[in-house]
Amino acid sequence: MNVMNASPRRKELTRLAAQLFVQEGFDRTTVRMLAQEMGIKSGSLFHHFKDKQEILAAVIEEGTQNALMIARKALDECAAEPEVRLRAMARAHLETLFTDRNAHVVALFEWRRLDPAASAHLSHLRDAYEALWVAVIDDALEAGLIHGDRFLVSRFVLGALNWTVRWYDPSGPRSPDDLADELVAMIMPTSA
Amino acid sequence: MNVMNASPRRKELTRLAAQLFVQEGFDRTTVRMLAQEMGIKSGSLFHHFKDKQEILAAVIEEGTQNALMIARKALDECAAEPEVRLRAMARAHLETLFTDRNAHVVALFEWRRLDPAASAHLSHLRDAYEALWVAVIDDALEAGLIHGDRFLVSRFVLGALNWTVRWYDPSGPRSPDDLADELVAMIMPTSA
DNA sequence: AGAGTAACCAAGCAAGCGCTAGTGTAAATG
DNA sequence: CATTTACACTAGCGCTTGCTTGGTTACTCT
Repeated sequence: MNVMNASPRRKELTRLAAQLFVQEGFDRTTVRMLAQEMGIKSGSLFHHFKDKQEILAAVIEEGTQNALMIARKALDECAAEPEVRLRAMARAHLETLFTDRNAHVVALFEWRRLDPAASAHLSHLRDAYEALWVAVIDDALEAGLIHGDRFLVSRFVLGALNWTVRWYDPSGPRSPDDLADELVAMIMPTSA
Repeated sequence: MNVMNASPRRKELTRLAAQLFVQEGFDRTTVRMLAQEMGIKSGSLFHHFKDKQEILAAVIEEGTQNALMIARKALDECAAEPEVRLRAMARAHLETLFTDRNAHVVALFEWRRLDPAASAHLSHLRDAYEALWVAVIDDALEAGLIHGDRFLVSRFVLGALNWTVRWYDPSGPRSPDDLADELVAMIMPTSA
């Protein structure tokens, strides 16, 4: 059963599961499909994960942990000016969104399939991440860089960024950093 | 079988289906659940719809048709200034998003469950709606109201608006019109 | 060499799935 | 009056689902 460990094998299986969940959706992905993709039989799957739910939780946890780490690192490494920090945060968001794309698409669109216990646990991680955003937005507001309600601005910005997974093609001419910079420019009158 | 008619009975059933699809997700909603919610037995369902897929298509078609009608009416009724039109479009978007909430949530998050034929047909409707947006954004850009790439701006704005279904509470203090105005203000430096 | 353990497999169960076939009935239509 | 149409029912087929069981292999550690 292997409760909640982080063996390298399990990590690899989680990565494959994320890919399938994105391709087919969580509900349409059967344990037999997962097993085949992993090169094992469906019964063997339950040696690594207690049940299908736990696979979903593992995928989302992995992605959210990574997002949190990358954002913290980005903020640590950049200057103190609110404008720089805002741009850094937007860049970090898109960076993690597209290097860890599968996990994040699952987190964004399959969250509701989590059972209440897993959802509660993972909500804390998610809240920690959003708190970083709100702090950066607050500083930008206070510095007069942007205007509006702190709550609304952060929701709008996060919405615009998250929605990119629906249309952005990383193989196109624009880099994720370009996208982040354009969004920040769009909401920042002074940089026009 | 009742191919593709629009009887009042079928319209009501479509409305109920939309609600269930939002609550449970399309895949988790069984034909037996749908039938029970409609007060009939599961076998009777297939008198109104050819199969489960057709119910999904009916829900999405209904919502998208409404959105298109409301947006066209809003643009017809308002002045010609780009700023007014931009605000009107944003307001119309949120109005339809929350009066017809169930259908739109399904359209946004269950689109991929459509079979290719239905998807192709409904894509045309959706493209017609997005064309309205791009035209309005183009005018606003040309008038110097906003700045940036036309493609990116419309994607960001639509993303921010669509994402509201994830956090906005219509019973709260803010009206959808407030939301629309705040978003437009956020991206329009001159109105600060 | 022997013990322990992680990883796997074949087989299958109980439940639930979308959907079909065939029938009954009341209202509209010729 | 006879027929059609719309809507609902019962019963169940054929299949897939998540998950369990009981056992085997391969590797590591003492």
